[in-house]
Amino acid sequence: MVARALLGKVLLRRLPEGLAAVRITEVEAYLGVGDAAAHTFGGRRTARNETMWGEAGRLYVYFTYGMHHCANVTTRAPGQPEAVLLRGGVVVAGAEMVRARRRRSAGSRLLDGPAKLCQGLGIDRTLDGADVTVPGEVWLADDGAVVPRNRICARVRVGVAYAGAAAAWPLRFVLDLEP
DNA sequence: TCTAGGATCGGCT
DNA sequence: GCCGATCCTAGAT
Repeated sequence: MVARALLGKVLLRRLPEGLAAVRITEVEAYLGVGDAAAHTFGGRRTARNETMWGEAGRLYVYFTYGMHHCANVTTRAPGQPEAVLLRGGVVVAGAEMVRARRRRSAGSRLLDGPAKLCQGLGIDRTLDGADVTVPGEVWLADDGAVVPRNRICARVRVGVAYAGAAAAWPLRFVLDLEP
């Protein structure tokens, strides 16, 4: 599954102040038209989620709760609107920049939620549709870090209680970095 | 055009 | 641990 493969990868972001890098430690999979928790459930296709329906390896950024952005990476061919929500990570480079953008809270809670990730890296709707497979404004890289399978935990997704049975699917993957 | 609700966060008890 | 903020989006009228 692509969601597991994304754990341990490094998300790079080119900011006016410099380059920031985050190792991804928490993701959630959204399985397209058959997933009641996904924006594309039942084949919904709108201006907002158009990116979901396109090429794999693109950034899908959406706005929610009136104040938060969340970032996904699409994983399938056009016509298969599946994506992985980036829920959290740890800063591996450019920590000063990220902390400056997340002034209110810091420490281990710097990037422990999808909206915080976007805020810390300056990701918003202008980056929707960006190609993350090649270096640019924002992209994904593999620095060769080994991710032991026994450090990956599958959990129930968060914040999708409205989705009925789909809410109980174990599609949230957490990389346990603690000893 | 109108209205309801949300893939959340942070402050307060 | 619980609750309120806040505004965009989508579906209904």
